[in-house]
Amino acid sequence: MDDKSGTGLPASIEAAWGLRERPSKGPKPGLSLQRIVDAAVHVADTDGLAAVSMSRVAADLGAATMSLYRYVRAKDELLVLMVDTAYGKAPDAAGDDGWRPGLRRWASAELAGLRRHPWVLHVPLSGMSLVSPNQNQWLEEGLRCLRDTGLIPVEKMSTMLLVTGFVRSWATMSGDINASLLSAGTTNQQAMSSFGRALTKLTDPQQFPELHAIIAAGVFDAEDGPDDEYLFGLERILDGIEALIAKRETEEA
Amino acid sequence: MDDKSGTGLPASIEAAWGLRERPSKGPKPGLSLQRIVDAAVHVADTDGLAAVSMSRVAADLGAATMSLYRYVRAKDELLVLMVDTAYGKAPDAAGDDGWRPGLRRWASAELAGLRRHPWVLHVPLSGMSLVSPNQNQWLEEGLRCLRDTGLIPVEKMSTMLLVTGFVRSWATMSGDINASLLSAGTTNQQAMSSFGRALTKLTDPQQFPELHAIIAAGVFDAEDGPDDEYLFGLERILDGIEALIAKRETEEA
DNA sequence: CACTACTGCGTACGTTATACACAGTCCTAC
DNA sequence: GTAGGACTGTGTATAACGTACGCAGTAGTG
Repeated sequence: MDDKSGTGLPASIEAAWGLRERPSKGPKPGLSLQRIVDAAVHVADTDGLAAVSMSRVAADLGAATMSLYRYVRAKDELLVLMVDTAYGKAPDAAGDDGWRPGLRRWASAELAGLRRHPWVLHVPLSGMSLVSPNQNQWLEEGLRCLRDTGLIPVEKMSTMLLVTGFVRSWATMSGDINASLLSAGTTNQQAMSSFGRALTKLTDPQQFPELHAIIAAGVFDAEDGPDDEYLFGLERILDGIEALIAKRETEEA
Repeated sequence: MDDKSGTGLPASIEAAWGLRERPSKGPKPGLSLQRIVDAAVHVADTDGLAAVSMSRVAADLGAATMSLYRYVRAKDELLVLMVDTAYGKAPDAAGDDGWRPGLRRWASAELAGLRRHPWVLHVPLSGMSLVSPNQNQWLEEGLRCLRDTGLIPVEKMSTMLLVTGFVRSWATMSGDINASLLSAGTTNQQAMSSFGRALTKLTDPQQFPELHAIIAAGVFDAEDGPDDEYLFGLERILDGIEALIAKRETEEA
């Protein structure tokens, strides 16, 4: 039970970490975990997450469906690994210009990645999602940005959760609205987005006064600067963190 | 195209908003949309989201599988409605003690709901998720908390996105860790959570110095005060918002 | 009374993940 | 070398799923 590699994790995840190289006994493998995951990512990028089935991925590799199960115990594992390679190598976010520009770079790198692979946001996350190598390298890089702040460990962790949570929320919401705009046929940039228009019809101004004011202000018409709202929310978070760091510094003094 | 009820939304969603009552022509309906959704929620609450299949829900209602499709065009719609009833009536968060206690109440009400219905976090969200009635009432209530702040509309919207994104992120992460603890057999409250233990084995201290420091500090041992981290992150967000509100006030003066 | 819109439901189909068994391959131990 | 065994790829089979389709019965409307 206290094995050297006894992480309790599936073999494919350990393989992704570089542990557990394949044994050299049997025939030369024609496939590899990385090729399978890459093929699956390609399917998701081109045809969406729903198109990622074991048979489709296998077909794209010229292999049989069941061959994949030599490398992956179940589809969940494949999804976890897909997300991990979609995140890719962590960015060089931490610089010598302070934690705030660093986290800014970190967040915008994550947003860029989610733009490139929108399906990541729709992968149902399981317990294993938290222990994939690239995502932990992203986490490490984010924590590096916070190194010279006086935050205590749990606060650093909470901060990263805060930032990534915001980026993912925003990417999800803006991505969904954009997708529903596209599928609605309207070429976008219309007088009012289909989302706002539907909401206008559904909500009673007396019962939803605040929401109505928001819509009337044209929040959903958007398309001014696509990322203005994102930048704004992010700066708010960073302000909150900055206040905390300042407090910690005065405490230390 | 400019119909009075032409929201472009599925009929079941419009029905959930109270529009489109069922016609009085044919035989008396033995089922109802609400009964179906309630049954589905009950299945999810007791046996998990994976157990929610059309046949299972129908069986629990003593009906045939295909009967459900008289009330719902596809399973996606059922899921959207399930989430909506899981959220339930919006809380009375906005009080006369200021926006900050209001948002605090709002957030903790959402967290409580997500604790009661953890499967909500695993429902793949689609475009329709954004236009369900209860969730928009929650949004309205949150916006009401911000009424007397000087924030402009887009900032209010971003603020709510910030808060709900954080609550959902935190609920997801803490829920996942808890679930993986339970499934690992360890009765919890052990020396080190299985998550931290796995990470310790997987990460090279030289390559992941910050992460290692976090784990060593016992962040994942947790179980001190279960919600300490949550409260902490939330106050950080509120601090950031407070800074913005203060700035807006000095601008107005 | 016919008409018609509607409800409930049985059947059928295509797709999915995956358990299992089998055949071929290549390293290892003798 | 040769026997053994571990490993690979794969075909078949199964159970479950979402859902399209069509039919039978029902209740209001003309």
